Amino acid sequence: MMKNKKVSMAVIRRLPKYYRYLTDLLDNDIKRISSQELSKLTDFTASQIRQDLNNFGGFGQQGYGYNVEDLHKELGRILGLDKTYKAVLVGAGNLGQAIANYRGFEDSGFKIMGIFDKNPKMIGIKLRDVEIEDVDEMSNFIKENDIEIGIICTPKEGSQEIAEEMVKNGISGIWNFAPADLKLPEEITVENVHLNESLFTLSYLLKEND
Amino acid sequence: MMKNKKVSMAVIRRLPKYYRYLTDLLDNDIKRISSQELSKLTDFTASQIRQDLNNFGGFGQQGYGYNVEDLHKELGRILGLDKTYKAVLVGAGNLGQAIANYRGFEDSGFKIMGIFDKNPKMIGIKLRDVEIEDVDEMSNFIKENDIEIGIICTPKEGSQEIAEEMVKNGISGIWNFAPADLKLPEEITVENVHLNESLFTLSYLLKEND
DNA sequence: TAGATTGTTAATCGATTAACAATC
DNA sequence: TAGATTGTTAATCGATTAACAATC
Repeated sequence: MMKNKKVSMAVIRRLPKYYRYLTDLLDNDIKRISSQELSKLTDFTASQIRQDLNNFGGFGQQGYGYNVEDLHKELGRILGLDKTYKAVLVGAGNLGQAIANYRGFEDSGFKIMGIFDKNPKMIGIKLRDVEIEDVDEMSNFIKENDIEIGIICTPKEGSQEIAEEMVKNGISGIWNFAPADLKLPEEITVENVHLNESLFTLSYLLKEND
Repeated sequence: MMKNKKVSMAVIRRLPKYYRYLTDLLDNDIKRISSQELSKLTDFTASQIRQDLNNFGGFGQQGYGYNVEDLHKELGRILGLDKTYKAVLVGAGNLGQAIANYRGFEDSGFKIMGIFDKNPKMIGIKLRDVEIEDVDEMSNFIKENDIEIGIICTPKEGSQEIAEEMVKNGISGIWNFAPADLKLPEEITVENVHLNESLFTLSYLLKEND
């Protein structure tokens, strides 16, 4: 399913923020919002907001603005939040456990079906009803359960091999918390969360603002 | 200390990646590297790499390239990794514990001096030698220990108030994991890690690559 | 109808890439 | 010296902002 014109990454990364504020508005029973009001909330310009949304369709109405409920639903669809994804998580250390235990992700449609670790001491421990298994079991599990997303919470050592193993067994998207750049076929979607890089950026900016 | 020309955010966000690869090269005893070789590693163009680095100085040498050790050191200085920062962390839930337990941050010069939570059950528990205290103790702790960085790992509810409390007591930078945009004076540096937004982006891209 | 606000085109701004003289 | 590669200027590309006709 190829879209007419490719939407730029800059636009895509703003969508979740729109969605977040629209969820807030919906929770507060606000029925409509103009690009100008949304601009105040998000700190994006009204012009940019209208441009962004028009990549996907004309969701507004002249003289009125946007219907909050409709736009929220549309953005949810655009972001793929109306679907459910099955995931496995590898690396049940501090961060892996935190991710596995976080209820919010399941609410958004991401269900962690399996958790794997190579440390024998971790095997058998349950995190939210899912028992940690040996990482050697991962490949079979992915195949048998048609898993689409892999979450990598291992150290950088071994992360590339884990990712390749995931891809070999049919995974199409990876949420990577390991501080490494995975080299994978380009049809595989990789979203990195590099906490170290985020912290270093904070460090740079601190120095600059002195 | 105002730099001549303001370095763009796009450049700043690439610096940690340069630093990461230079650390690898250093570990592998590689003495020099050209912008072209660095381009292969980082997937940035050689031209962009040279432009980026020249925001901060002429670290290279014509006909030779860059000395790995020198450039690594310079980038560390630019990123402020030669300093030590004192931090407090608020919200010792799953994610907060993971951050507090992660050794890597201390190695980079970020020391978590205090951990706070509002849940009475958590108080007194130790995470890597730091005892969790009641969040009411936070303000005094920040003042008395000259804390510079606040790490917010609370739910979005209350995150704004915590941040304001931190700022009131002298904190100048915030690493924010709460899914909210903190409204703070502009001299305060805020670096967000919005895991939900990252996951939503992955979700969008998955759909697109089908 | 008059007022408001969108959708969209055009103008501007900024970031990336290309090119090459300088120089090690 | 000849070859390599930087630092930097100029050209290109893409993203943001401004403006306004369309229209609810």
